[in-house]
Formats: sequence, C-alpha cells, structure tokens
Amino acid sequence: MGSTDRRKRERENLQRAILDAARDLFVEQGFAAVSLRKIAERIEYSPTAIYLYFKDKNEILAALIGEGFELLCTQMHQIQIEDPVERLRQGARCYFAFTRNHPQYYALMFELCDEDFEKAFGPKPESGMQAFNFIRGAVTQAMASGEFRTDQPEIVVSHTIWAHIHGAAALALARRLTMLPEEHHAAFFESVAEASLRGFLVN
Amino acid sequence: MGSTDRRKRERENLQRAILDAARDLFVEQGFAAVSLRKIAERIEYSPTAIYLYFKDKNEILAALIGEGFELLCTQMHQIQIEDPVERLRQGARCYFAFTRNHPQYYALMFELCDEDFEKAFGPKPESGMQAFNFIRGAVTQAMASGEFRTDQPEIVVSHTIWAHIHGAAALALARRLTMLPEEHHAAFFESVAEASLRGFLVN
DNA sequence: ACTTTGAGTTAACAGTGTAAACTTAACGGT
DNA sequence: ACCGTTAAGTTTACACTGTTAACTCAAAGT
Repeated sequence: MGSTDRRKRERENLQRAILDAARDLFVEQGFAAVSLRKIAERIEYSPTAIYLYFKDKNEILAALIGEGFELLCTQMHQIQIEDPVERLRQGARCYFAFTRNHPQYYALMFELCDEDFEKAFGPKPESGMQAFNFIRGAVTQAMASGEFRTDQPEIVVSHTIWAHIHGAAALALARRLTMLPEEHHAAFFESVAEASLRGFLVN
Repeated sequence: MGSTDRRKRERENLQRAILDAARDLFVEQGFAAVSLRKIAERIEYSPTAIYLYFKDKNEILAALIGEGFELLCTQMHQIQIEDPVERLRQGARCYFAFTRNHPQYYALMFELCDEDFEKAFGPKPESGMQAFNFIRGAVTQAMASGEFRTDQPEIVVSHTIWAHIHGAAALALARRLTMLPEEHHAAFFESVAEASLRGFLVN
C-alpha cells in the first residue's frame, strides 16, 4: 500500500514537531511559562491536537527527559579508557560538558518533582541509571585493581563521587557560581573532578 | 494610644498567618500546585486580601526563602570549633541535618528560577552568602595553619567543597538515592563530609 | 458629626490545562 | 462508484489560575 505507511510517518513527524517546539520553548521560557497553546501556535495546530499524541503536558516533559538521558548516555559511552581512574576523570569532564552544552536538558532532567520522575523512568529506568552505572563500573574496577581503597562499600563510594559531580553541575546550572571569578571556572570543574577521586585513591 | 499599636500587631499577625499557611501548603503540595485561593481559604480571608501584604505570589515565596536562610545560618553559627577542618566536618553535618529536618525550606531555597532568586537576595544578600562564607572562613584558616594544601586558590577550594556538600543534599532531596540501601545512608553522608576535605589535606 | 483612611471584599479579565462533542477527510470492502 | 468506519483535527466548554479595579464599611482623627 504505502498509504498507511505515510500516515504513520506523518504521525511520527507531528510528534517530533511537538517535541522540538516544546523543547525550544522550554529552553526560552522555562517549563512552567510554556503553555500548550504556545506550543500549538508554533507548530500551527490547534491546542487540543497535542492530546492526540501525548496524554498531558507532563508526558511531553517526560519524553524530553528520556531524550536527555539518552543523549547523555551516548556521550558517556564514547569514553573508552582502560584505566578506571582516568575513565572517571574523563567521565566527569563529559558530564560537565553536557551541562554546559545542553543546560536545557539538564534542567529538565534534574529539577523535577517525583511524579514526573516516575513517569520518565517508569518505562525505561535503565537509560536513566546508565550514567550512574558508568561510575559504579569504574569504581568496582578501581577497587579490584588496587587503585582505590576498599575500606568503604563500593555503593557508598560511587554515590559520593556522583554527589560531588552532580553538585558542581547543579550549582553551575542554578547560577550559584557568581562568587567565583570567570577565570577560575575551568579550574573549579577540574578541581571537582580531581577532588572527587583523590579521597579514595591509595596513598 | 495603643489602638494604632494593635492595628500594627494585627497586620503582622496576618502576614505571619499567610506565610505559615503558604509554607505548610508548599510542603504538602509543592509551590506550583498551591494557588493563592488555597492559601486564602486556609487563613479564612478572601484571595485578594493577600495582595495587601505581598506584591505577588513570588514575593511570598521570596519571604519564605529568606526565612530558610536565616534558619540555616542560625544553626551554622552555633558551631564553635577552633580547628577549621573539624569545623568544616561539623558544618557539613549541620547542613545535612538542615536538609533532613527542613526539606521544605531547602527545596524552596535551591530550586528556584533566577528572578525569584534575585528577589530573595536583592534585599539581603548577606544572609544567603553566610553559609558559604562559613566554608570560606574555615578554608582560609586551614590554609594558613598548614592543614590544607595551598596549591589552589582558596576560592576554588571553597567552591569545590560546597559543590560536594550541596550535591549530596540535592541528590537526597530529589530522592535520587534509591540505589543506596537505607542502612548505608548515614555512611554516605559521613563519606561525603570526609571526602570533600581529604583531597585538600596535606599528606 | 463629618471626613478621611485603610483593611477587606466582590466582580472581572486574560490565560491555563484538559475533556467532550463535533467535523472532515481518507480508507477498506462491496 | 458508493458507503460505513476510522483516525485526525477542530471547536466549544469548564473549572481553575494570578492579578487588577471598583466597591464596602468600620474605625480614627479632627
């Protein structure tokens, strides 16, 4: 036939258009300030047409969050370094680069209330946890190879490192680094990447 | 007279009642989900009465944020330990205790958009920065006494420590610690407090 | 006793998310 | 070539939001 194929393709195109418009508007004006009517106007459809593709406003947010995590995971997985410690360093840099290059996604991904979070991760939690598993894998390996101390459980060490990296990203995103002169920004992120590991290295 | 005094007192009482009702509702339902009408209903006044006491909804949020920082500062200032490193450790514990005991305030204080932030800190920025200055003071002292290495600027070290502590608090608040078994929670926070410092200690 | 003041209310507006009813065009089977 | 069905989209409507303007009314000052 091909005609049903075309319909399906058109459906997916519109869904994509909604997501693109929503993402751009969220970036420009923030999630709360964007109404379905604004999205509808941008894609030149009636507001209620969106409900044929998404259950409600939160669901389109959840879809964008999913995309954000996939994007982050893709970039993380491009890191192929044998040494686990160096891999962690590079992972932190990758994480920071993501928050710098896609602040819009990061804001959506980590400034959410619980319901939205579950909506985003209920269907595919594996994607959201892969960034964290990146850390866990490296920590496990570093402990096995003797580069990391083993006086604390791996899960605690992994969470500690994650907290450090996430904290720096969160402060930067919330524009809480106004006390830090611009010329020290790079040194700060490098310091975070290093300090998050140094406490766990042997000697 | 006394009568004008009573009027003034009544004014302040109602303002307090608005703030209390708003805080409780924000805790229960989140900032976005609370309408002025709900607040008004709880204090048994008409919705527009609130506008006689606050310019708009954001201003009542800003007022609560200010209260939150004052509360945090009060608790921080009760720490009177000479040794700067031990003071930092205790400060981190105090910070975590605050997020545990007043998650409602912490959420308001650190999940805000920029305009709200400026509204909250425009009038009194000193209060908001005092928690950070607590860190700076201790780091400066630790560098002077030789307990901390001095191969990085104090401002970078202070931010790094802040990022670590804030990151742990933010993860806990966003309920991102589901991978961490309950029995490891205390160890995690202690690990964060320790790891945030260990990278900067001499030998 | 009269005016002024200020606290509070009612009514209204523009904008929100969302559901239900309606339209319209394209498809599959006869 | 027609017809019924189905899917896509629109119009209309509702209950709710933050906020402004106009109004009421009791107390205070003179």
